[in-house]
Amino acid sequence: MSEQEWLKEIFEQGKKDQKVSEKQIKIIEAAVEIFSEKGYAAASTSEIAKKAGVAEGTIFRHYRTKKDLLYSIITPTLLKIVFPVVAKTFIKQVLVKHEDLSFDEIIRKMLFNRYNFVKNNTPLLKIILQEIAFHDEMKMQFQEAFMDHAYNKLIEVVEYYQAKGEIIDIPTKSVIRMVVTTIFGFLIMRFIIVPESEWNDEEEIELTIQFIMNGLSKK
Amino acid sequence: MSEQEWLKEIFEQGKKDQKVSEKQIKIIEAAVEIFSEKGYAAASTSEIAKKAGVAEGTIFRHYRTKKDLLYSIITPTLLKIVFPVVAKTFIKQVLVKHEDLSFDEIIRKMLFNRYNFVKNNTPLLKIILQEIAFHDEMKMQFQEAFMDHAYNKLIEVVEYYQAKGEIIDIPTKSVIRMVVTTIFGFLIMRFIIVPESEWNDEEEIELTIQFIMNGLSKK
Amino acid sequence: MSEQEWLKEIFEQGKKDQKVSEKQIKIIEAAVEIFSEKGYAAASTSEIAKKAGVAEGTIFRHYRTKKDLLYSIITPTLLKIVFPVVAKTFIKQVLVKHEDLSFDEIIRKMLFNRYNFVKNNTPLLKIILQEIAFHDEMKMQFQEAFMDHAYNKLIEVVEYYQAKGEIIDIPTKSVIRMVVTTIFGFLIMRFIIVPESEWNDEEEIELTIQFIMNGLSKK
Amino acid sequence: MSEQEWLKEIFEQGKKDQKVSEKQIKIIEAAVEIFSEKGYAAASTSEIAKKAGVAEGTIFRHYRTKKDLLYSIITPTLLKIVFPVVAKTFIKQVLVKHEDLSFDEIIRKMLFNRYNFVKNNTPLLKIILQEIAFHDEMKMQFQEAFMDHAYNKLIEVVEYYQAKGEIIDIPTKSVIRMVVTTIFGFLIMRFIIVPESEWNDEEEIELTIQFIMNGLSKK
DNA sequence: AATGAATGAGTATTCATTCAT
DNA sequence: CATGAATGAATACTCATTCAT
Repeated sequence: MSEQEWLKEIFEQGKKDQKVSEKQIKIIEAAVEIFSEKGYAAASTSEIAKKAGVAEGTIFRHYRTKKDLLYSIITPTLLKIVFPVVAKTFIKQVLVKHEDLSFDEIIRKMLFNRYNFVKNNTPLLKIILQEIAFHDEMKMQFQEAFMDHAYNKLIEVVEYYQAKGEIIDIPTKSVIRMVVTTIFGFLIMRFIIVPESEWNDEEEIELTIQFIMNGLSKK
Repeated sequence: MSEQEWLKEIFEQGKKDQKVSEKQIKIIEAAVEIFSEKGYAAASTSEIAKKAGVAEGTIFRHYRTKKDLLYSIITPTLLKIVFPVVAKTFIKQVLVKHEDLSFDEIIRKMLFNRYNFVKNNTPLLKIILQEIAFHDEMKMQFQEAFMDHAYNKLIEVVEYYQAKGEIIDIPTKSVIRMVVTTIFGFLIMRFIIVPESEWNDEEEIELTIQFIMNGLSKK
Repeated sequence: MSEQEWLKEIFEQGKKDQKVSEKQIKIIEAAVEIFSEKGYAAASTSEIAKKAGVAEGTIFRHYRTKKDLLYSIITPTLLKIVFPVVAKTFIKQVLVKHEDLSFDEIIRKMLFNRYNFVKNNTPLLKIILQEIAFHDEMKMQFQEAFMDHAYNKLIEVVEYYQAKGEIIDIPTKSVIRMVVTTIFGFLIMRFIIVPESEWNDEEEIELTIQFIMNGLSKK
Repeated sequence: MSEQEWLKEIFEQGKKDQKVSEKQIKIIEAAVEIFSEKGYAAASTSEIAKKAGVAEGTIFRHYRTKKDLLYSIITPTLLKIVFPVVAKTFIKQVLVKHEDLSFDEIIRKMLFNRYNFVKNNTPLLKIILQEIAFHDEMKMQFQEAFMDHAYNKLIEVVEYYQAKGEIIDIPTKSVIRMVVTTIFGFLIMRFIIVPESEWNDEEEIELTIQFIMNGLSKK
């Protein structure tokens, strides 16, 4: 799937009748690139227009304001960061169907899933990481998404494994904090802070899983 | 030590003859506050001047450009983030004097030290975290500082404990990555991402140390 | 006669073969409303299009420019302001047929006639009053219309009554100025400046006639 | 008194400590000229700046918005239109001191006073006449000023002369309407609508007074 | 040293108009 | 005929920076 098709898919979500035109894609591609390079505030609509190969007015035909453009880029992504569609699958596997996934299999699945997501969406992620600090509405959208779609389910999962005795009996939310910061700490280092360094991804992933498992398993 | 004196100390470093005037302190205080609230690009010098209680022109008498003002705030902090002055102390204790500090005592010291640092410098840290992504010069300054003052020493320390058999035999830099992301992951969550939530700091610190130790210790 | 039909009649004048379509009427209705509310310069064609329920481009299919749209609205009205069709009738009655209309009957007829005209065309009048100051072409059209169709005839009429001794012997054009400003002064107050106040129209009209008659009659 | 000094005097009113700078005067002069020529909406700040010989930014240093500039021009004039300072004088003469001014002397004074005012402030008046229709706040300011400073006093005066039997016994406010429209009708014709025509001002003023007096006096 | 008026390039946004469908 | 996406020039306004006082 080409990058164009990929972006198209993401941004057409939820407005399936409203076609996203060729030019709109170009605008979004340009905006993503420039926003992630210089930040929202320092990006100028004229530069975006030039890079997208459209007239400046064209941007405002599709997005009422510069902020609208930002949100149209970010909103559909916010949900996706928070937790994978796949999540549903293994939530079911674990909690409903009681299939015997061990905790490290869960961690491995999550890590791989997020690894791929971050790898494919690095610029979008950079934008969110940068801008979430300055746009309260965005922060709230994110928190809501996290609470509704991830946090509660993570708690169930962790408690399940704590009950089974696979992981240590410390406050559930501390467990979650540690898992989440370790995973995203790795991914942010890997793709955002020092992407230019050489990474042996397979090894680092395995080490990260091991680190989490040792950190949390009983004895 | 009042906050004014604290800032004075930080920003006088390295230019001990150049007095930092009352007004300059006011400007820096205002700049730190506004930069951390809205980001460098979205902050206006006129707003900073107003908050500092000086005329617009006065800022430019002390700092040639807006960017100079940013760097004058950030540069002296960059070093301090990277690693504690204290480091020298325990590097000596560990590597030179061969005092018998265990690895978890090291981790505990580091964590407490960084905890206090981040707690006392949250706004400065926020600025750096935000702006480092957009200013290459700043990124390089940081990397240099990290390499020169922290990384090599951390390697020595980690290798020392790996040799002693206290921690597992995985690539040294992976150990460092995991320690660093876990510690800063905690601190960033604690002070920047969800500072408004209630934190039982003592407990979380202990859990974090435990997590790192379990994650890295042999067996 | 519905308002639609009324507008249709006005704007079809002079181009009897060119049908005025349903959409064109809608456009004109919308334009009249918006021009009179916010003025020509502050009205946007896109707002007019939206209110008319047509596409933005449709306006420009019928009117080459925004200014064309303005003139197409105003030109047919300019003549009608200046003097009533009815005028021909009483010019004939007075000057040609020498029927014995007294001067106050003339004034009364004019006043009633203009009263009805202004009442039925307030928004159009507002537009003209506003825009005539800024569009020289329009001003000239108006002056020409006034000179050709009203002024000369008014002079004849006034001189006729001066000769008959019904009105005082001051410069004819001063008489005209006073009659005209008194009548339009009343109508503009009544319909444009303070239309929201309660008006006893019959009484005010009679008083106005009386005022003019006393002001101009001999002794 | 040069025009510069005249404008200075008007616009410094009420903020006597705040000096009005040379540049500010230039800006106001340019704004008055351009607003009156093309109307507020069609006037561009860049054109005003160019005509004033200042940078565009300079306008906004003195007036936060274009609308502020408009109001700073208009507000001090609104009061002055409504009624002359002199008014106080003859109100006293007539109502308090019972000096024996006849009604036509009152009318003559008013007319001369307003004649001079309009003559000296034609462009400002044009602006107000044009813009009052589109800016509700301005309309309200004007109505308030009129009600507070003119209307009630005019009623007293007119009732005084009606009681004395000098003018006819029709509703007081109709008298006022007729006087006001006749006077301003004349002045607007004279200075705004056809200023280019040759006017014998003395004669027209006398005729206008005569017209009003005949129109209103008993028999 | 400090001020703050002045600058002018730059910003997001609007709008009349064009044109391919 | 009608549409509405696209244009690009123009708009009000902001801002870092300069400089005379």
